Amino acid sequence: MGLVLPILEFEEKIAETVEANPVVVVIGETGSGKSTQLSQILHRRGYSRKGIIAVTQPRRVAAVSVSRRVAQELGVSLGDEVGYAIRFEDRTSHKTRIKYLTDGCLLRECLSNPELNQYSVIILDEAHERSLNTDILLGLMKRLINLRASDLKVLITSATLDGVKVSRFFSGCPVLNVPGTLFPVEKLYSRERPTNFLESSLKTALDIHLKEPPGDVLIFMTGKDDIDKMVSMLEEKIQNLEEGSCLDALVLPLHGSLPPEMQVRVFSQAPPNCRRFIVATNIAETSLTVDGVVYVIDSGYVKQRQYNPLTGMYSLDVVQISRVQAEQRAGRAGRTRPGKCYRLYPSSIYQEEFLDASVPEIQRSSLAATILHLKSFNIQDINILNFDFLDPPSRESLEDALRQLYLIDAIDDDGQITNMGRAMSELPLEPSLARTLFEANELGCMSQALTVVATLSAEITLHGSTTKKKEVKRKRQSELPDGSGWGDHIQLLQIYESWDQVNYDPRWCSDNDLQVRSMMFSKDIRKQLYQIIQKIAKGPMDVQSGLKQRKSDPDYRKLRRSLCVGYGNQLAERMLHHNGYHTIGYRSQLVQVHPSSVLEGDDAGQLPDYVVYHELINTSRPFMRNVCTVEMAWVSPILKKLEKLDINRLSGGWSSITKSQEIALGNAHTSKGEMDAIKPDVDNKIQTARERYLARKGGKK
DNA sequence: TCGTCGGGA
Repeated sequence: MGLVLPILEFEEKIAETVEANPVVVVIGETGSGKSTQLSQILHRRGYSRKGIIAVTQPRRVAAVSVSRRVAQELGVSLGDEVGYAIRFEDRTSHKTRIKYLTDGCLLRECLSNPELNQYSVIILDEAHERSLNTDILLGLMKRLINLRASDLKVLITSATLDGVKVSRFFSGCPVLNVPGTLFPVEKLYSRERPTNFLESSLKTALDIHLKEPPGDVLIFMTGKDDIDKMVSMLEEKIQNLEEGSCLDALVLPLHGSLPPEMQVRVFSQAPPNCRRFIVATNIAETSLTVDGVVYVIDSGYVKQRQYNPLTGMYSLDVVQISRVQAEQRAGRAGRTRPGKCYRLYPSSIYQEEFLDASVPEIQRSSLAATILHLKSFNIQDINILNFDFLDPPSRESLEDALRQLYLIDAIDDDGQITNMGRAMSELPLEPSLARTLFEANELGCMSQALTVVATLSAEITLHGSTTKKKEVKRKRQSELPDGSGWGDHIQLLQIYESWDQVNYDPRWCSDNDLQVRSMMFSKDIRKQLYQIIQKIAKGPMDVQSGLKQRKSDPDYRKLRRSLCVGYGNQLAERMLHHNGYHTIGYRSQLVQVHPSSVLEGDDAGQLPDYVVYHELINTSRPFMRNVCTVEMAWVSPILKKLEKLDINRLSGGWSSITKSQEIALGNAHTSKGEMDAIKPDVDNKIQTARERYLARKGGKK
């Protein structure tokens, strides 16, 4: 390759800095070559002689493609000196000196070897994306560099706006800047907030088409619905344009739930004399790179999932993007030549309202799995409430996680990890699903439980209503099983069993409106879980009996009982005179069964007294999604445990908390004011952005 | 009567 990557001009400087410091932050702009070159530079300097050089990536495809590229540049076969490891696939060997892996994979490796002794260098790439896994790794690295001060080097790559913060986290470690190869992108702001950004986007797109020279247009939307609307509006407007007055046009949607063959359409070149409009979610921000884009239209919004630890509920909100995100979007216009980014908001809003970086995932997620993972390291110097996060989660969130783990026996009254908890942490599953599996092992319904857990984990979605009530329009829907009235978990089991009966025929999936991709994924997960559990289960397991429904258990009693134990932290009780429920737990919530559920009432239409739910989601109202009927007798022991729960004991005393943790918890006297001032402000910002969006959407109708 | 952005083990 004739092109000299910018980063190679800095090779000497990088090598010197790494030699003199345990941690180095590298700010590498797009096209700097950081992902492929940093590892090779350190390899050349001999760091791979003492151990393996690990490079983490937030996404599987990136780990595979970047390692392939590096192997090619070094002239070796992939899997020899250069390899990769992702879930379901390990292409490394005893020869491997440079290893690319997903951050989730490296985190798994920490379970068996918390000090990661096989590695001499760990490079956390794309740390500015602040994925949950990257954030945990950042905390672990801070601890590791003290433990392995003499033989470990850590490099962290980040974005311009976040580099100083990461450096401060690592006691002011050096920050190196490596320029990228992006072309300049002119940013054009709107004079005022759009009253309707769908129409503003449409108008801007047409303006570009009529007035600007050739080049594809990338339009960022918040979701599938908006994308579909935008695509049809744009197609209609373009059809009405006078023939020959401008270029031809091709409008392509792009989002995650699109089947793969539709997604790859954006990678083929535009036909001659034709401009492409790609209408995309934030999948086009980082995950997929579309070549040929010269114009970007940025509404300034993104859809984000957040978890509220006080209610245990998720919501999917439209929120304002951060400045880091806005820059990332704009950068998509400058990959092949100078471009333009049309921001549908005034620059004052960008300057004054946008956050520097998005609220990190660790502050938007349920932390039960994370806390269990950290507790399983069983290292004396890790007190979980002491754990040093770059952005610490709230006290409420940590307490919520502890309560959940306690109710499903993963930790004891004093917050210590139990043998059960240790076993659970071995499984790549949410804690409740892991707990379900171990209970199923005891009760003898492991095969069924594996299926339920795998299908839930793969997030199989049944689109279209599968309720058999009323006249069903498409008759093939009636062929899908309905859970026999017990609920959605049982339905998932039955669906998978039906698929098994036709030898996993992909056509069966598409005939029944099931995504082939996610069904295959659940099959892979099931197999992997089986292998792991076979290693750790002590007694004999009930998995040999295959997938056939067990005639001895026609009411799925064992399976439902296992689910009740596993979901001990996700129980609900029906109210006396109607079909509403209240959740059982720390703070009870009024909720309803999601209308898409197949759960059935009795002859009088009365729903079951007790159910477990997979998830609480607050959309138009608070709903339980994926519910399963359970019995009061199974619920009672959990209620007793709930009475006994003492959060002060679970959190093991707060006396030794660190300064930064105190600030996060908001109970440090000196910092309380500061905390109160900062955190609610962030929350308000999200709320106002969401409200504005909703008001605007509603106003349009 | 409901509709789901994007990643990952």
